[in-house]
Amino acid sequence: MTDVALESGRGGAGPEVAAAGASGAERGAGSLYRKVAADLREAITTGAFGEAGRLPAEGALAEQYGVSRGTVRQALAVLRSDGLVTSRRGTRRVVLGTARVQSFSELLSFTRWAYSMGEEPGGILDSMVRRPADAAEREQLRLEPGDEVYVMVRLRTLSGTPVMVERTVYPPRVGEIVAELPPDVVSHTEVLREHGILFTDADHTIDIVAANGDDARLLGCRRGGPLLRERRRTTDPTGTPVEWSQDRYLPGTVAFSVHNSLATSALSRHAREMD
Amino acid sequence: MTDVALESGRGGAGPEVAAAGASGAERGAGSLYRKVAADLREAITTGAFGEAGRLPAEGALAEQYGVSRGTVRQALAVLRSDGLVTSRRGTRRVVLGTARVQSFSELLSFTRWAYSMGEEPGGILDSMVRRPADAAEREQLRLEPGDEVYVMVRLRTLSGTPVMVERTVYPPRVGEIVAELPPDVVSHTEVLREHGILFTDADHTIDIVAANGDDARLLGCRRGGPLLRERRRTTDPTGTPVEWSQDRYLPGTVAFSVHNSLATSALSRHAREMD
DNA sequence: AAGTGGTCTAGACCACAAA
DNA sequence: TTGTGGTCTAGACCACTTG
Repeated sequence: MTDVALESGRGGAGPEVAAAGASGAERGAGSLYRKVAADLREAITTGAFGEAGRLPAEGALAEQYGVSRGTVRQALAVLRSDGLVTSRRGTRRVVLGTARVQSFSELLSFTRWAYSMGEEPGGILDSMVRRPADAAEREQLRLEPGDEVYVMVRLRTLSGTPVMVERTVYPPRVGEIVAELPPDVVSHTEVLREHGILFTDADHTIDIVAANGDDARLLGCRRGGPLLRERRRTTDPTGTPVEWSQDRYLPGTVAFSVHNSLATSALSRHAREMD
Repeated sequence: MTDVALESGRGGAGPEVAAAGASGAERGAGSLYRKVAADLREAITTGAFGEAGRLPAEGALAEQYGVSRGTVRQALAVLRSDGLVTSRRGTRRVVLGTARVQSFSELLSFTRWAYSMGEEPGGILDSMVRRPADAAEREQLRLEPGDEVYVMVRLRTLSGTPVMVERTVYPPRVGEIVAELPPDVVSHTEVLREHGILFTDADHTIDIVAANGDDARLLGCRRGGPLLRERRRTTDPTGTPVEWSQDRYLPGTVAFSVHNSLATSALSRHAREMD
């Protein structure tokens, strides 16, 4: 944890963004409370407060960072929603865990998720077609009758091993971009972000489904065998749907993890381990 | 939506709790922002703002309820985390959906979940034993070597149909209470709450598992057949584990649903439908 | 009794969207 | 240009926990 106050400061959200971190992104992009949150997160995962230790009081943190208590509370709310710390009236906050998934982007991007585990992501395009949207697709993507969609099917691999079949339906605006991509582009999410298409909200549904012929062929499993299915509808900041996707994982390759509390919750996807 | 300002008000959190609602609980228990949130939630689900309509500005709501803008924002943050409304700089908030799971308690209680769907929950006790905790259980429940646990296995039914096998490990403090219960008590969660044992935080992990002999016998499925597994560790406000549970659902009976955004997310469990 | 987080207020400036 | 949500401040009182 930096021992001194953060640079800049001062009322309002100054434009002095300060992209401190060298490599990746984040690092409290923009707002003050994000910077404080990023700094505290690092301090916690570094073990600066101990495994099940206590955080300094809100007031102390406020003074330390040279910000108001409100800003500190905003930062702590982020950490709380990630399941990193508790919060209870009358007592200092307690460190719950020193390691946990945090980056929201990992949730929506297979590629990022793979990298975060130290695996090499791969994508083998099976098909990409443009056709009229059916009723369900119109419903999910809020399209009008007659509108078309782009449907893409890809086999996803982790370090060369087949893991998941991805079947994604894009509205025209997004699909046009994806269809132009070379087949060897692994992360569509990254490309779309560069085109100004943002992923900010998602609804996920997780259940079991039987493998169909395509699934069996691509994944090399038995037809009718069980797969873990995640269906996901992603929207941009406007609330406009940008993707309606169905991912089917081989059993044993993935588990979905959720932390929730009375106030907040955070979802993460991680490789199977625990038991 | 109530047209007038809420009663009481005034700085600080007055003790005038006002348990407005007649039957259930909630109804903005305690704090002002919860009351505002509860009121707005009702207005939204009633359709007062239209299906994909817009909410009044924060300032307008503040004046309408006679509270500060900060309090209104706190209330709106709750609705946002439930996926009811969007939030984007520069524009009024948009209503995302008029119906969605909201009650946190439904997540942790099979019984409540069943009722919310209009089904009759059932529980058939298979076994309840007390024995020394193994290493994994000690880890999950933060017990010391030599400590004992209570292990309960129950078949859960919806309107008489077998749906799920529940295998729950309790620490002594909690297990002693559960072990005393008559075998026909359906909702252990409710009973524990009356004993002052609160469920406030939970970590969930969802994956696929093969049915073992017990699962097959209780659920009437094929041994080795696929089951949707949810593992869950629940803690009280202190961060102390109160339950370590493993639920195994028959395929097709349940799906897990998550809404998340850059800021917050909410988990819900619901019967299979959609698609 | 002292310390800590929970809640609330009043006012301010900024970034972004839409007219 | 105007309105809206995002962020920040400074101060206040309260409820709960702990010594």
